[in-house]
Formats: sequence, C-alpha cells, structure tokens
Amino acid sequence: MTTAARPMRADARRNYERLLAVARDAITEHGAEVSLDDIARRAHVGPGTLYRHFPNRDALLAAVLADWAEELRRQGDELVADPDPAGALDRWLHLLLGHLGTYRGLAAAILASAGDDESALGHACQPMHDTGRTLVDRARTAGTVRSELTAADVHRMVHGIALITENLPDRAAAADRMLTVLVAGLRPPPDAAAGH
Amino acid sequence: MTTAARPMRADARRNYERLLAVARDAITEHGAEVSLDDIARRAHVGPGTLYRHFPNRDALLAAVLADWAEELRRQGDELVADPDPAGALDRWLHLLLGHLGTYRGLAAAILASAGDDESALGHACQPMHDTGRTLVDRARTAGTVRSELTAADVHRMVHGIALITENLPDRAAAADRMLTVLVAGLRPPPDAAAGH
DNA sequence: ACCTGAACACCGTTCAAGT
DNA sequence: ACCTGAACACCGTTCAAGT
Repeated sequence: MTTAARPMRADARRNYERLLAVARDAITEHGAEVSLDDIARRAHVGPGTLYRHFPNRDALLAAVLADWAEELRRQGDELVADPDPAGALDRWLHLLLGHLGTYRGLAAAILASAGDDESALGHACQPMHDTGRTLVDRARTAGTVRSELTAADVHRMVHGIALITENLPDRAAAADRMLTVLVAGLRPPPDAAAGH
Repeated sequence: MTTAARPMRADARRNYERLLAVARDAITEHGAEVSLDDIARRAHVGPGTLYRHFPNRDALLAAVLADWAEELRRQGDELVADPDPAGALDRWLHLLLGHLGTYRGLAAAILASAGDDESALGHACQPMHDTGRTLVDRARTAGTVRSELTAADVHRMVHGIALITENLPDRAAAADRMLTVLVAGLRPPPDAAAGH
C-alpha cells in the first residue's frame, strides 16, 4: 500500500508520486530533516501542493517509510513465531537497529512520534512497536530480560544507539559494540535469575 | 572563571552579563535550541550584540555551562582519586547522566560538539571527556569493562540515555533503569573474565 | 570599541487567486 | 478538485551606520 486507495485526479496523482520519489532521494541524501521547500522545488510543485498531499513532515516520512515499515513488520512476525524468546529478541534488536540506520534523522523522528496518535509516522510505526512489545514481554516472562524494564525502555535504547552513532565514521561497528552492551545488560543479574 | 579576564568597556560588560543571565533562563525554560533572537530581545540588545559576544550558539552554551563543567570536573577528579575502578566509573556515569539532565537539548549539543576543536562547547567539555577516558580506561584495565569498548562508546551511550529520556514524564526513573542496563552490559561476559 | 537594527537568505505554513 | 506562488511569521547571520 504505497499509495492511497481513493481515486485521484491524474495530475494530482502524478504530483503525489513525484513528491514521494523526490522526498525519498532528498531524505537519503540529507536526512529526515531536509527542507520541505527544497523537496517541493525539486519536484517542480509549489509548497502548497506538497502540503496538500502531506500536511506535515511526519506524514511525508510515513509515506516514504511505508515499504520500510512493512518489511520490518514482516520480519518481526517471523521472529514472533520463533520459539526461542531470547534469541528472537536479540535478532529483532539487531534488525531494528539496522533499519533505523537507513536514513539519518530517522531514529529521532520515530522517537518523537512514538505514542502520538495524531502522528502519521507514529501510526506507521505501530506494528514495529507492537512487535517489540511482544518480543520483550515474552523474553521477560522467560526470565531473559530484567523484570523492571518496559518494552518501551528497550526500544528507546535501540533508537538511542541509532541516534548517537549516525554521524560516526565507523557507524556500523560502533553500533554493534553498543548493541552488544545493551543485549548483555538486558539479562537479569545472576542472583535474581531464580527469582522468577 | 565565569567571565573573561580581558578588560571590557562598562556597557559591553553589562550587555555580556545580561545576555548570559537571560540565556541561562531561556535555556532552562526552552532548552538548548532556544531562539538566539529571542535571547537578544529579552536582554534588550540587538542580535548583532549577541553575536559580538558569542559568535555562535556553541559559544553561548559554553559560557552558560562554565560552572556546570567546572563542578563536573571537580567531582570527576575525586572519582579519579577513588581506588575502586568499577565503583568510581559507575558513580561517574550516574553523575554525568544527572548533569546532562540539567537542560533539555544539552546532551545533543555536547554530543555534536565532542571532538570538534573549533567548538567552544567541545572545548568546555574536554575535562569531562578526559575524566571519562581515565575512568573507563582504568576500569577496562582492571577487567570490569569489556575490552572492545572505547571510552567514547561509553560516554556516547550515557549521552544517548539522556537524549531519549529528556521528554519522558518519568524521566529520572526511566534514565535510572537504562543506566542500570548500561552499567551491567559494560562488564565483560563471564567466559572472558579470566582472559585478562 | 562597541552597539544598533536593517537586510539577507533561508525556514514552515497558509491562503487567495487561478485553472 | 487541485495547483500556484505570493505572503506571513519566523529563523540565524552579517554589516553599514551610528555613538
């Protein structure tokens, strides 16, 4: 569902598609905070046309990320079906961190929109958050995640790692080191292992 | 050293002090990304006067944070003198995280300025980074921090926790939970404990 | 030596006028 | 129904003119 199902005038549809393609390129090149004016200019439409199709930056991001979110949801479903709670969660966090590295500024945008029902981006990322909740809750029940942690805590920390590594020259390696720390730290301390 | 030692014309000094006081209030209220124009207006000076005293936002932040950085350096020195490597590092990370929560946007600003020699803020935070490096290196040598981690990794992760918690309603509690995860994850895995 | 504030090049956003 | 682009209220930053 890359495009809306509702019929659209031919020129409007062309503008919509062009804006989406241009936005994807612009965000790839300059990050999620790229100038909306710039996108409109590059798509050869007035700023008003961009706003007609995408009432705010979040809506545009949500549209650009539709396939991105769908792919993450699909892979998340597979992990939810995986019988190993600890392994599935670890793989999910790796997957999530990798996906968050797709565009600069992405982790910050998603973090800011999380839980905001008004935000199109928050809505687009709901399946992702649901997957995380399922996997964290299951791992906590299985005793491989500290009891005091919420799923939101864990997701937020992965977003944090994406945030603080996105401008590093050795981005991927640094992110891996930090995710290893996070994953190790999630485990309950040894003396509490039998408490559940 | 809240003010420069170089002599200054009386009216210039008044403007400097007023800008600093207004900036501190404005940053307390609206975060580190508050409008510089707004600060100039509230201090009853033209924007040019603000720029004359503080050539950019980083310079203003560095001036506002002078006492902040000094206090952190002082407490860091005490911890460097502490004979317990693991305990001193843990207390330092708690201290740092608490200090980063003083102003919204502070962690992001410091993170962006870290290692930039042109940045006044980067310069102001150098003692803080040095303290962290000393404490992390010592703990790593003592075998209580994973060998692959750099001091920058650890500091960055603390900044990340400050970043992702700064807008939460239960900011302090969430930050504590996350720091516990980080501190636990820093430890080398059990099977590598004897490797050093 | 320092201050002032107009001016510039940008933003995001809105909206009256067009087709 | 949709597009256009001028207009508005903001930015950060610079600089010629004042004192």
